[in-house]
Formats: sequence, structure tokens, C-alpha cells
Amino acid sequence: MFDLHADLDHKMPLQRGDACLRGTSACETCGVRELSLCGTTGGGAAAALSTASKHFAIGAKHTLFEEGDRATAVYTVVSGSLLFSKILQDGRRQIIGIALPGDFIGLTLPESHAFTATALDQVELCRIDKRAFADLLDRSPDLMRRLHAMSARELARAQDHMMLLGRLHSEEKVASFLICLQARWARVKGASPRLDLPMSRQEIGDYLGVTLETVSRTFSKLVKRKLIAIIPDGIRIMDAKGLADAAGL
Amino acid sequence: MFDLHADLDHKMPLQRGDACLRGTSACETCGVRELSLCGTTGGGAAAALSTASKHFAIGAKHTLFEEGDRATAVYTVVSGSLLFSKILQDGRRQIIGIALPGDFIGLTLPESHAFTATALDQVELCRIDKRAFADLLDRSPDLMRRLHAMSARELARAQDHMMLLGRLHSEEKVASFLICLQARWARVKGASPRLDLPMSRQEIGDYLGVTLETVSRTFSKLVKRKLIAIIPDGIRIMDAKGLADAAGL
DNA sequence: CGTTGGGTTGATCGACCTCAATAAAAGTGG
DNA sequence: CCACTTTTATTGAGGTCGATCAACCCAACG
Repeated sequence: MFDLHADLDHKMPLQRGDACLRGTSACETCGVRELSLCGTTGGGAAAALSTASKHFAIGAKHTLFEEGDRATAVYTVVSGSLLFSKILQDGRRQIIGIALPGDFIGLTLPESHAFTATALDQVELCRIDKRAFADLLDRSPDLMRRLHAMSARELARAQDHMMLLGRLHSEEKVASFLICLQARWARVKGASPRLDLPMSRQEIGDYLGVTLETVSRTFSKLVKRKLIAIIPDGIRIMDAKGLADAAGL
Repeated sequence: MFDLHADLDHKMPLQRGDACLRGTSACETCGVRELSLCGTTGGGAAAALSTASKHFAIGAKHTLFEEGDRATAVYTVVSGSLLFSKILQDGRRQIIGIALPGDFIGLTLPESHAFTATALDQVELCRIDKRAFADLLDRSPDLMRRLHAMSARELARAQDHMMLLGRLHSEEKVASFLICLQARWARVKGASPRLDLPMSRQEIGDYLGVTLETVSRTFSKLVKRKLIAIIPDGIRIMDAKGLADAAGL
């Protein structure tokens, strides 16, 4: 079982059932195709992507790769979600991004990874060898264009996140976080007032640049004001308008 | 004089002598060519870039464009530097990037600008119409690759900046800022312990997510510890090692 | 059922913000 | 070139938001 993914750059040992290579994937039937890089790509690139890619899965808490690891592949998230994080020597951590289904991992085609990617839950991924992908890019300007469009979106998100980290108060941070994440899930699942949060208070805090206690207190405050309700493994947005106000929008 | 740049999207009225279109630029003699997107591009793309681009300049404090403006062009910084900033309704501002000579403005080819670009000093720019640039991109995979490489670099910088904003203390922020900026200028000018800072304490604070008073106090602290010296319009790094320690590296 | 890992809540502390006064520098006009 | 204003930087005093430290609760799990 372990031998099967010897070529993957996971850091944590995989447990039984946690990961499985399914051989060449069927892009035609892929649920995130329209959301992802593959999109409506026609022509040779679609077929080439299909043959070059392999579906597999990793379990919650497992890392797909760690900061500093040599990058050997790029990925598309098929289902589940991941965190991207950087840590300082003394343990301070900043979560710099969240990947949802359809998102591409490896936008910058780095030599070595600039951050750690950790699965939040059971995550299905579509893996493409970096070299093979680079070759594909060279042969498909259309694919390159799409890759760049995704990078552009990611850069815009990073810029918004900088504003959040640098200039918002904790309540605005939390409210913005919930609204943004809901909006992103809406693109995948369709809109819903219910928002799954498969992450700990600590992880939310590390995403927002505050402590877990502050996250917890802020959640309580928002609950008391009936803007949200806390439900198992997530929250429900009770007053979207009020929450937007709290976010300062 | 004003009529000459009617097609530019500056927001502040230009004063006499502040800007001038020089007609088609000479890429062959451009000082930042190797640093910039144009790079060592051979073939048709180089010539096409040369004919499509126009040199001009804007003065300190003037905006090249503002957040929300329709984006009609992309630019390469030839000399001088600019700030990219976003503001909230109540005036809180976050500076999300600094552009130095060789940097490309418009990486994401946005419909409308996601941030304001403000000249820090006299800035020479090379302008290319966005549509013309998009056409060029379509015809030159090499140019597209370069553009993507620059986006990747910018994204990596944004991620480092998120770590700084979210997790560093004010002293670490200031020290990191000085070290990073020095390193970036070194690529342009060559290494020097002397660092020009044509920006106010307020602007530095808005870049670091602290107040101008905190910037001023931190500078004073670093001076007292003989890590830096404050000189007219800049600082001098007196103890690079000590400063790196202060940055937490 | 004890243990363990999250989550919540309270009490205290401190880093940074805010407000304010002063100082220094940069314009401005005579 | 020098008064005068305006802007920017520095420094101090005091306040506050979020961090830290700590207690407690609860659900999951061996």
C-alpha cells in the first residue's frame, strides 16, 4: 500500500485507506472540471492533461508537501480543502491561503515549496508531474492563459488578505473570513447560509493573525448578536447583512 | 501639454514638466531591460514590444491609476518607485506592494484596478496598451512565460508580506522591511548599506500594518542600538547582522 | 471512566494605538 | 535671504484591544 505513493511528497505516513491512486483519471467525468484549470479546454491539451494526471486522496491533517520541499508535481483539488501555511522558527504560524475544490496548487511552479499544504479533511487531488505539466504549458498557450488567470485571482486574494491582516480589527477579520469563505464555497456547491468549517480555532486564528481565544470570543460575540449560529463542524449565517456590517463592508 | 497624456489614467492633474511622452521608446537602450518583462526577449516580440510601448514620466505623489479605475494599459517601471495601496471607507489604508525599476504593473491584466498606484518620486514608466499587450501575449508564449514568472515572484512576495503583517512584532516588521527593500534595490543598483526611503513614516506604517508613531519609535530604537543610522531621505544599515537578528531571521 | 484535545470564558498584562506637545524640515512669499 | 506657514518627525502619557495565562467544560476514545 505504501509503495504505491512513493513518488508523492507527503510528509506524514499515510494510514490505511487514507490515500489511493486510481490510475489515470477520467477528466470527462471530473466534478470540478469547470471550476479548475482544466476547464473547458478543448484540443490536445485536454487529452494530454487527462493522461498525465492521476487521482488520489489524502486524509485530514496530512501534509501534501512542506515548506522547503522540492516541488515535483502540481495538483488540482477535486474535493475537500487544504491550508497553506508558513512558520517561523519559534513556532508562530501564518496561514496564507485556503484551497477549495477546483483550486490549483503549484501556481508559481516553484523549485521548492514556499509553504506547507495541509489537508483539512479527506482531500481528493489530481496530480500532474511538474515537468510533464511544464511541457504541456509550452505546447498549450490556452492552458498557460488559464494558469495565469488563476494566478491573477490568487494574487488578488492575497492582496485582500494583506488588507485584512494589516488593517482590520479582530471582529472585522472574523466576519470577513466567514463571508469570503462562504462566497468561495458558493462557487463550488452553490450558495448556502450553512458554512462548513473543518478547521480548529487555532487554524482560523493563524489565518486571521489573531489567537484562538480571540477567534472564540469573537464567535461568541457574533452569536450573541444573532449574526451567526455555531453548528457542529461549522457555522450558519443568520444575518448576512449584519455580518457584512460587522466586516466593515 | 496636458493633451499629450489624455489617454493616460492619471488622477492628479499633472504639473508642467511632470510628465512627458517621448514617443516610441528605444527598448535596446532601456536601462531596466534585463530586470524587466522585456528581458532578453528575442524574435518578433522584442520588436513588437518596442513599437507598442511609450516612455513617459510622472511626478512624486501623483497616481498612475486608482483603485476601481478601468485598466487600459500595463506598465514597466523604468526608474523611480511606486506604492500600491488599498483603502477602506473610513480611511484606513494598507500598502500592499512597492514597485521598483524593472517591475511590471498590471500582472493580473485586470478589468479594473484592484489598488491605487502612487509615485513615490519622479517615476519613468513604459506604457503599453492593454489590448495590444494581450495580443502580444497571445502571439508570444515566451512573453507569457515571463509574465507568469513575474506574477509568481509577486505572489511569493505577497505571501511573505502576509506573514509579516499577521505574525511579526513591530520591530521585526521594520527590520524585515529595511532588509527586504535593500535586497530588492540591490538587484537594480547593486548592493549598498545606504537605503533611500522616499516615503513618509505614515506610508511605511501603512505598508507594515502599524502607525507612523510606531515606525518612528522603532527607527529610534534601532538607531540607539546602532543597527541603522537615519540620513536625509533614507537610512544607512550599520549592522546588517544585528538588523537581521532584529528581523527574527 | 480516566484521558486527551478542543472550545469557552475570565483575569491580567502588555504591545501598540491614540492623543498631544514639541521639534525639525520643507515650502512660500516678500 | 529671511520670516512665516505647513508638513513631517519625534517623543511622551495614557488608554485599549488583543495576547497571555489559567480554569473549566465537553465530547471523543481507548
